[in-house]
Amino acid sequence: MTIIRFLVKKTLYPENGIVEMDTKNLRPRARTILKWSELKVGDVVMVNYNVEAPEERGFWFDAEITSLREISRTNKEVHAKILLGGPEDAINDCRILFIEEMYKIEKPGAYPLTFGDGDFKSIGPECKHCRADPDKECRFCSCYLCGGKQDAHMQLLCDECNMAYHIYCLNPPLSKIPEDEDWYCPSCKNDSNEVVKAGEKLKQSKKKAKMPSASTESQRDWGKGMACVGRTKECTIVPSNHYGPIPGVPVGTTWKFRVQVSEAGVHRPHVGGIHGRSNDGAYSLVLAGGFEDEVDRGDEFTYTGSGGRDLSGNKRIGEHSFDQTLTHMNRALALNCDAPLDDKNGAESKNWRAGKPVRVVRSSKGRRISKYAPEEGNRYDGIYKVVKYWPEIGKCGFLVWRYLLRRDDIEPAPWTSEGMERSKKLGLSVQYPEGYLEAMASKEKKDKVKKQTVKQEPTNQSNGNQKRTIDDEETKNTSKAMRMGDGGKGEAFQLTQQQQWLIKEDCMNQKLWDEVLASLKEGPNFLKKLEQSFMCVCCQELVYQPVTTECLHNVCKSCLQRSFRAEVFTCPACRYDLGKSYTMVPNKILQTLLDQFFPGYSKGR
DNA sequence: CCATGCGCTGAC
DNA sequence: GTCAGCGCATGG
Repeated sequence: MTIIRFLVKKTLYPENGIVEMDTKNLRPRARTILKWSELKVGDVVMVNYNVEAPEERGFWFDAEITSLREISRTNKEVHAKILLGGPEDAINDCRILFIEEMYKIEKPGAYPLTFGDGDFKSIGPECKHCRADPDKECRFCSCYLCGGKQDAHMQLLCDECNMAYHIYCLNPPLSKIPEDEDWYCPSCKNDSNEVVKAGEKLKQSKKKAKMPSASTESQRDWGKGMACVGRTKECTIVPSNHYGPIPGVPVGTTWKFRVQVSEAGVHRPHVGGIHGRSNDGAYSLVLAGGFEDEVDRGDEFTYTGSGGRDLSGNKRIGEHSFDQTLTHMNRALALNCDAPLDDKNGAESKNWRAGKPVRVVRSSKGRRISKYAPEEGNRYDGIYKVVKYWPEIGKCGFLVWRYLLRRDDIEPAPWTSEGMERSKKLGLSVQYPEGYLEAMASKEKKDKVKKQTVKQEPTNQSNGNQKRTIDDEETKNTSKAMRMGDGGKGEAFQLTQQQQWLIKEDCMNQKLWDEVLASLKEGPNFLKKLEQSFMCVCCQELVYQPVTTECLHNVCKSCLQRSFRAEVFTCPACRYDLGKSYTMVPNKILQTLLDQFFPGYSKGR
């Protein structure tokens, strides 16, 4: 934990409540001692309040940073909680907009609290630069890289942040002090080409500058339509390499556009047919009838790998012009098959169910070759396994890799009577992007009006017909939009017997569970509520290896350990004293439940 | 960084 | 109806 202290200029200080300092002039000088990038939420800092004259030294408080927001490259807005006498008194929230200086200090509480009566003499001997103990490392007068104070004549001072750097600690090292007037350290140095001078237009990002739109004069706005939009949401409840169903997404869920399927986490690539990793396996695929010689029998289908197409001219799909290889996504899908990989002849599984699960999405485009494809959009059809794969010469005349997939899912397929009933019960209908239907409806109206005025009037009859069509479509669209509105709720969330039992067993969290279970009937919202209720106050993420404290709060074990290492032995949520020798026992039941509801969330933690 | 891609749209 | 050709996400 970084411990620093602030010297804060003051404009107004009420005895209680919010301390707010309006200070627009936050300057890099604030970085002289400690760099902004080093500030973290949870740091305990020392705040100095200088009441009137800046040269007078004000009151010092311990404060814990509760939030940070970057205002500019060099400025951060800091929210902190002032700790007065102790945890119980940690009542004031202060917003620090201006920080004149900040210093690294030894320990929280090392300086006496002088609330109300500044006794500053007791602060003790100080380094003339950082005012900390002169024998200790000082960021201002010691090398920012090695921390050493020696060789002052070999130190360079950055003209931006004023940090000291040994010329030999730099990468690459300098052999002598440069003769230039200004010197900027590696983190402050800017490429002069990147600087936008007064009167100049903002430069395009490197990536955008390389894009075709930068050089062609096409008037078309590619970003507006659904052809090239980016994601607006991202699925975070499971990692991108997650196998199996996405929690909260039942079989039969249908989206109009591929980008929405990506947002839901069901099939992440916008365009690609297979999502996978070549040395792991495939997680999902889309059946869109890209190959005429594919067979779809619903519970079983053949699929063709990717590649072998000529994509010149910036295309996404193209003519077949060479053989496919068992690499990239094709290799990934082959790895799902429960058989050793064979990139020459293919392979067949002995026990097909033992293969890795693949989420399958059928697109309405597949209708030209399959009667199982949905009428509109892209529908999640459940889990399939790779039974076998083999190379063959396709109708296109080139070698393709072909796969046989077979359904292995307890959720009924959407085309079965059981599945249709379930979709009906869940109120599943095609999902459109937010505002899409409205935009389409108004556009259509405009087009039709235009057409009518251009065509002037045909016969009375056809005029009447056309008008009815507009009305029909409008009512259809609004009703769809309304369904979409409450479509988020859907059917109640179902708990398994085991989950119900485990929840009962987690008696420490009984109150929390009662609250969470109340939103069961809100379907997918249940998971949101669950995530909120079991969020760790320290890392603001779903608790991992949760310790349920005596005061009935849940904190990640690692977060609590971090707090204890900083000698803060209180509950991070309510400051209840847990005691120095508190034993942290992770709540295994809760962990099991969270793993079930959010599979894979603990990966990489 | 570069290569890949079973979408999508407005223009023709 | 057909078709060129775009941004973006993803993996390597």
